[in-house]
Amino acid sequence: MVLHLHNTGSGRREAFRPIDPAQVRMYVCGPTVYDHPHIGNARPAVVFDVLYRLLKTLYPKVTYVRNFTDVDDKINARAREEGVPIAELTRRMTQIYLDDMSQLNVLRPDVEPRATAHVAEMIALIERLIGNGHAYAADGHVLFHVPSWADYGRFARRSTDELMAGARVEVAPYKRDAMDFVLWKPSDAKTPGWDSPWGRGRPGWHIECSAMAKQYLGATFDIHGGGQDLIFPHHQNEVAQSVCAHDGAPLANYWVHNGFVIVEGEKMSKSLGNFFTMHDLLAEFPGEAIRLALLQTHYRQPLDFTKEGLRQAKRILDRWYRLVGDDLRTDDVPSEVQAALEDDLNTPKAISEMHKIADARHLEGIVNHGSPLGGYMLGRMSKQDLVKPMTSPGRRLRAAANSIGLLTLRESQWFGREQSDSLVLTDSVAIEVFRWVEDPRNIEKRINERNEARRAQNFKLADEIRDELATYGIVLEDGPKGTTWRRAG
RNA sequence: GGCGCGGUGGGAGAGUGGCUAUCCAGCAGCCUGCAAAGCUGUGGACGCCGGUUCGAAUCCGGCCCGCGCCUCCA
Repeated sequence: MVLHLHNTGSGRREAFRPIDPAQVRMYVCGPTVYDHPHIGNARPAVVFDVLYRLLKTLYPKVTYVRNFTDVDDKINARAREEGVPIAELTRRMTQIYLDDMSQLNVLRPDVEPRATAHVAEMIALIERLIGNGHAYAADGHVLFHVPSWADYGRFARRSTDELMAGARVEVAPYKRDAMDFVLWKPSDAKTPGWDSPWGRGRPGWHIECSAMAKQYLGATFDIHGGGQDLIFPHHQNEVAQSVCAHDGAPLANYWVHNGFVIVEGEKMSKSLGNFFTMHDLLAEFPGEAIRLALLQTHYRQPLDFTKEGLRQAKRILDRWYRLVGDDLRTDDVPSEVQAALEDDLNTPKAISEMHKIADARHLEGIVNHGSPLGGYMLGRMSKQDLVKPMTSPGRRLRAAANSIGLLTLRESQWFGREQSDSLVLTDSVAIEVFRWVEDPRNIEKRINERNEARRAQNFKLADEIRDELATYGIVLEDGPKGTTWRRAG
């Protein structure tokens, strides 16, 4: 099995062939840091994180670049509203984004360039485009001249005629052609700006990605990713700028775009107000549950987001954690899981394979003490599993889940049985109770008292103790091996 | 209007021309002081109409519906 990806550039599923197998290079459009990230921002971060992890298993070196857009008119507007300096707003939102993504087990890319640190490169790129006749300065602006490039529109599968027909904004007088788009625009005294050959100004939206991709990955690299809504105009314009600036060299060989998160059939977006911020969701659900919910839908499909979906994801992880326990060791990634991922990142299929592995985990003890034959006979295992030396299914499950960034904790961590060291309490009324509950020793002591009561057939007292703990969010489970507990949530 | 995506059982969600997807929920049992967890079994689907085929949810044609992009947006 070779990695296959659906390439937006061709509209087809293609075998992935890197330019240089010794170093795979990927660029993903990152967030504009002006607000808290929402679940729709998290989706590409998680999707391309899975791709990044997968590429790392296949190639010795992967260079993953994801930018921060920290110069943008939305940022300017927000900073004005809040009355804070722009740099402070972008610094704060960048940190929040990184913190939220980290809770989703999103690995840090190798390079996370900020647009404002690359203005010189953008200016150089713009000068090149002016020099070779693809851009022109007018009235303090610099514009890319769309008719100068015959292939414009091909990437997004739009003819320039259609684009003309669809143009309904009034055309700025300094534009030579209605489709021309801004590379550089003037800034007034109150707006962030940089000195340039065209006066003090700031970059247009698309040029930063062209400049940063070139700097860190070269004129042509392997994979360019982002959300579907970026195909036009953002990526089309990136392609135009980069190709024209680099003597016709293609920008990226494979374009990968994730689908939207939708709520009740409609696209989740700030303008509709139907979005969930990561901040709110993470207060209610573990990051891994959110990550699993995002990966249960194939990345190119629209993802219908609901809290019920999150609750289901949480339950799945509860069960899996019960199976893998506190043993963090893993095996090789099971072949069926790896194959699903290599098939255009089919994470829902990979997850269904994990369910099958989880089933086999039970059979290990139940059917015939670890012989894989029983599992095979019951149809729970593939023939491939049968010929492989049988190792612990718990480790196989952990390996499988780890490959997409799940099941990274110990069971006792997941269920909150370990002492929390990060708890900061300020409410003086509740603080005693919280302190008591936070210490697992107190809970275990109470469980022992309950079990004594149970032995004495005093079920009334036993149930009282269980109810008492339940009010603190502690769930007890009497199993064959004794009583275990976990924190609900 | 142009371009693109999608319509699968109560819900979520994969997929191959013929072989149980998977998970949740449901139902019937087992286990259990009770509960939870776990285990076993089980019903239920492929938007509509044609066509190709021995056989199509899967291929082709038409239709209906939903969504997205074309303007800042992951």
